[in-house]
Amino acid sequence: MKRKRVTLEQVARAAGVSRATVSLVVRKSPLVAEATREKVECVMADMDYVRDLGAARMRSNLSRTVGVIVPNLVNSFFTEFLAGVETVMGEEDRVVLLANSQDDSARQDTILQRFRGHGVDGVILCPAAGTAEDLPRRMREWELPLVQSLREISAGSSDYAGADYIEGTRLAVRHLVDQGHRRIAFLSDKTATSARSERLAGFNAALIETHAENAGTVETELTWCGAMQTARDVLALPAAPTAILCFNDILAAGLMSGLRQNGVEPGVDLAVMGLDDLPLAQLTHPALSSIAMMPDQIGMAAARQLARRLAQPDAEISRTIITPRIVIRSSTGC
Amino acid sequence: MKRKRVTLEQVARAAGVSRATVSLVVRKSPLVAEATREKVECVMADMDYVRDLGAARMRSNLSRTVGVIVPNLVNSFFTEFLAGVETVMGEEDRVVLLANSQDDSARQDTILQRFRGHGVDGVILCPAAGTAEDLPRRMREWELPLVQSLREISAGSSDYAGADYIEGTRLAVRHLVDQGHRRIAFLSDKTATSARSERLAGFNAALIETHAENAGTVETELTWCGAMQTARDVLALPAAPTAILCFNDILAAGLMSGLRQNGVEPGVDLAVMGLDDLPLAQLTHPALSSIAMMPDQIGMAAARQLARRLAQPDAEISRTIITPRIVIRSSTGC
DNA sequence: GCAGCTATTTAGAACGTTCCAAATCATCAC
DNA sequence: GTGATGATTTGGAACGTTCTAAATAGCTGC
Repeated sequence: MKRKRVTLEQVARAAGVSRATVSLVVRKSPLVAEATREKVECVMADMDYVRDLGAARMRSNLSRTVGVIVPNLVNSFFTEFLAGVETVMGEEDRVVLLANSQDDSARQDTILQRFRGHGVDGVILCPAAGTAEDLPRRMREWELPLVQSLREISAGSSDYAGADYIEGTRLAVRHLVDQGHRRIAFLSDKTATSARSERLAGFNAALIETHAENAGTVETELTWCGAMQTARDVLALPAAPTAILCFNDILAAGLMSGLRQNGVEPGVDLAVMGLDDLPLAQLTHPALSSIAMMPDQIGMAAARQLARRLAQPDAEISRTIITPRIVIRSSTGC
Repeated sequence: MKRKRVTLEQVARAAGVSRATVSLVVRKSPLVAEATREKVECVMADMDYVRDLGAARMRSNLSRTVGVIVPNLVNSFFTEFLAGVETVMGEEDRVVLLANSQDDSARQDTILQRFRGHGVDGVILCPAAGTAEDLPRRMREWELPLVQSLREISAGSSDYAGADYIEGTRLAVRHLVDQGHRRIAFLSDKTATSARSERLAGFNAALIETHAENAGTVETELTWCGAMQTARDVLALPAAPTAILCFNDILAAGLMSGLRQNGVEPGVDLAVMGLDDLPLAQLTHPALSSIAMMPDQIGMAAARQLARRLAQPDAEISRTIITPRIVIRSSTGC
């Protein structure tokens, strides 16, 4: 009934060599004579042979498969990151198993078990909020190579690729101060992640450096809608900020809409600055000043770090930190 | 050196039963006695047993793995689609292998071979521009179940999930005509896909129905930047359109920026309408009227269709067509 | 106490690959 | 020729599951 897949054995028989030789050809081993290789490759093409990587992994323990877990597939920060990872993995003839943790650490655990079952060679993880501190250690016990990215649980416990959020936030604050602002507020995300705490830390550090005033922080859901609704909270801040820095561009865009609804013109009455420089920053009105974190670059870096780790399991732990760039548009009154 | 993974055999020994029994427990077979099941499950938890799905597939030929190929990971139309697919697959305890064809059919072929090698149970494909007509047939030969989605090669040759682009475009044209526009132009993508031809067909059909005038079509790269630069071409159309419908919201957003650079106020001097209702449609200035195609719904539908196909390989070919909804904002002068 | 059930369990052979150690082949120096 | 050397090739044993068919256990009715 069901036609079976072509096997090494069959190719071997057709080419008049042994299974082992064909296996060597498949793996491009230099051990096999040029003439034999050509003959075998020819037969393989003829018979439409496809190597069964599942069976291969069973024996050799490398699956050419990596797992990637992101907390969100709607935010383009993560999809650009994902695109970067996929590009590099594709070049290396690896396949990406994708999963969305929805920022839920229990779900993330389930996914990791699933990945383990599928025998991934390694995992690139953007840890969900609330991820247990000892996850990197546990994964080491499982002998499952890990690269953390964009966010980090228990710093230094695994390879990591990210952007210098602290420096990025500092660039943003400096820009606002240069524009003459002295009372600056922060519109923050609610979820507790390293990305959030670094951005807040950068904000506070930069305020001290520039002797500007912290006009307070407002928290909101990480959605366009949520930010829109907090516009009135921002306007109600007792310190009456003249500029507001947002956790990311999505919040900034939502905030700007909300401000306008309240009769406040962003970029004129109140400066608004985003972080991440998502594509949407070009589209808002006024166009949003932001800090480019280059998530696609981070994704590529993470993929390369994992590749390195797989090649050299005992290499020392590495960190790649992308230096952000400021992108000035009109929402900060230029 | 390397600690091996816990195997069925070891669990069996520890629990004092046979390998076969443990296998039955793992697969939740009703054949095993309640007492035995509990004992074995307990031991499995203790030993941190993880089933090796690679080995399982080898024998049983189901890998709980599906491949998904999209042409682009930056356009949120595709990432929302992907999110929909991933959600449903996750619920069914399946894993998604993700790849980006970059709208290159040769790359797409490579990816399919790679997926084949990994033994995916089936594939959800948004075919790249230039995909060979006979791909669905070839995949049937490979016994690789296929669901096409968002775009379609050789209609009716496989399951399909998509939106009614023709009806969507018609809704858009009707709206413009209702607003009093009689000369309407179309800003089109260049890549030859079914999505493009359906949208164009819907445009032309609706013009005929409403006795409005086709003010010409302009082609551009499918990027924000490309569309911005074609603003002058649009303005140079001899028929002097009063409204322009765009292949998607990205083009519409770019066009609006370009128009304003040329001193034309979108939504006032010239109505602009998008398609897809991406999140960015809310952010542009003026906010963009568009047609919601609900790609996340399509993704979920595609995933369910594939699941059905895997359960019943000989079921008749099915199509799921989502009915689009119009979303009126201010870019069409309301 | 035994035949005839049904409910459970099991040994052993796959599945398609890679690894290992050994076998074969060709070449060359003597 | 012969032995040694290096270059290719190869048979069989893994890898961790599931499948098949058959074995065993636990009942029932007589």
